[in-house]
Amino acid sequence: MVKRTSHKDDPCPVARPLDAIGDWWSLLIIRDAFEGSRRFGEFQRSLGLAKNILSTRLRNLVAHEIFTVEPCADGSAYNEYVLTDKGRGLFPLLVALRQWGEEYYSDSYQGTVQLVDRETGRPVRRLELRSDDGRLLGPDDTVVVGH
Amino acid sequence: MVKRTSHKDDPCPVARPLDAIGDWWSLLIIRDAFEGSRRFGEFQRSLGLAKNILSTRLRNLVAHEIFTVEPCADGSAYNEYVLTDKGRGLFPLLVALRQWGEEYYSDSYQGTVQLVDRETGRPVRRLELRSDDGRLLGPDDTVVVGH
DNA sequence: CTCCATTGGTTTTATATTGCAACCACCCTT
DNA sequence: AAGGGTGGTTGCAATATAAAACCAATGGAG
Repeated sequence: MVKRTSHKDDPCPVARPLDAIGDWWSLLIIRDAFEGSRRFGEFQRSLGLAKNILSTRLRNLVAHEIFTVEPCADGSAYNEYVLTDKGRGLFPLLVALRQWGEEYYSDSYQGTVQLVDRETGRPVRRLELRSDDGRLLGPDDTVVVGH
Repeated sequence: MVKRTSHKDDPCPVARPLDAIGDWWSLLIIRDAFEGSRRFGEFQRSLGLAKNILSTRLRNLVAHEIFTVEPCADGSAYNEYVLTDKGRGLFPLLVALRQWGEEYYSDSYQGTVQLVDRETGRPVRRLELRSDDGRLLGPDDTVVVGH
């Protein structure tokens, strides 16, 4: 859908997924899906984007196996878009984006939107990256090898 | 830089950061920065993108306080782009993207590019989201409140 | 069963962004 | 002062995006 020139053949695993989710709307669509949206109209109303764009994005996401199209669960003959395992695998990414956004872009409505543990209702911790022996790791504690 | 219509005023903390990092190149620039790139030319050579695009992106990233422009450390009168705290805060997001990419887009060069613990040289664990009392949480164990 | 609103799109057209290439200014070396 | 590398900016053509109109198939009300 986008004429990618260079970074499709970038061997780095950071670069290749961008073909699937690297645009403005796709992540928001996926976020909505995590919050329960399934139908075309739900996404459209929630996001307020043009229908042709939504159409294109959904097609792309389905092509990348992030969504599957399935007959609507509640009888009606329409379709619904449901996250695949691969799609649900994006959960940490969404959380990372959300936490970063909470930290740096929450003016005034601070804390009004929050990710909480469903069981206890309490806010979750920050995402943690750990070594295989359990130490917490930051940006300077890691290296990329084989690049 | 982009005529954002709707999702700028989306109160969700997932949506607002997209103005800063929601395009194809910005994340790759930031990735390179985490791996040590600092100068205009380094980014350009590494990514192979047009100079005007890189220029625009860097300006945008600086405007969003993800990079600062500083006089080059090694004497030469040029500038270098260095990550701010806010920029380094994107580390988990990059890791999330990388791990997802490793899992779903690694054909053949499986394992050739890896994020490892600098100290031990061993691959890191997957990112973990935990409740405040330490339980591991998945997509279905959390809710967004106040939305 | 007929009308009408809703859903789920596609097509058309205008506008904004992208990417390439050329250009330019500045510093550094010779 | 000539030449090469660095760090950009400025056209211009191609491409993607957005808004709006259009349309076909459903679903519901009477």
